Amino acid sequence: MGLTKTEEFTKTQNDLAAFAKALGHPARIAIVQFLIRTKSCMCGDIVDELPLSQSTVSQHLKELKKVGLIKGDIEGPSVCYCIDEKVWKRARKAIADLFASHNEPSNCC
Amino acid sequence: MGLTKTEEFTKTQNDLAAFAKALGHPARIAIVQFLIRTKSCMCGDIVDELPLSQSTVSQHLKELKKVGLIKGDIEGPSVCYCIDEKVWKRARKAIADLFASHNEPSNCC
DNA sequence: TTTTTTTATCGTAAAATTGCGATTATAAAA
DNA sequence: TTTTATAATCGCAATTTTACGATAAAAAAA
Repeated sequence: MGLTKTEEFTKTQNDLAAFAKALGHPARIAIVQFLIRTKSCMCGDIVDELPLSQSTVSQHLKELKKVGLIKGDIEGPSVCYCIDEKVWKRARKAIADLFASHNEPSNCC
Repeated sequence: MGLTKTEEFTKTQNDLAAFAKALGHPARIAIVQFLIRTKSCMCGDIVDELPLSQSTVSQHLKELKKVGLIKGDIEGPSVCYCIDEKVWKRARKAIADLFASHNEPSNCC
């Protein structure tokens, strides 16, 4: 199949999974780290930073944009990418909540 | 290709991505939530809880086990699954650190 | 010992992911 | 207007993921 049964799960579960999936590739982690680290965030700078071709980087950017973690503003011929504060915070809380919900140590295993 | 260029990224980036990837599917989020919520954690209970076949659930469990987020103890004919405290905390910190590293709001876009 | 219960693995199919080069689109610059 | 620079998209190939039924494996129960 290769098709996730999205409709069988809750919105929370799907949202959480979508954020996690978007961060589930080293290149996308690297992109996000770079965007956090640098002031400028031109697409070209990201391409230079990563050991991947321009088209591949563009695809990774597209996936991060899809879940909203980053956004891109067109500036002349180039594009300025950066973290989307609002979504970033939402993702942060969603993931933090998941991890926080496990307080007490397991009573088995 | 379909092959991630793992060797081109840092261990931190690969580890983070591996944790995120493991949580990047609603079924695996549901599994983890179930393990947190319940006292018992028999594999069969998880299969009953999820809208997926036994073999598919087994595969998802395998992927969570692969990154260490959960572990399974054989108990007679069945298996008791639970969160692996140590790895869970490592993952929690790694992901929290990433999100925390973005303090100041972006100065562009 | 044979049966039953439980879980993992195998085989298969469809779809998604990863990656790249080539092309296209857009806007600034000449 | 033509050229240049930047980034997105297309087309392609290899691999991985998702999912399932069927089969194996392992241990308890009969």
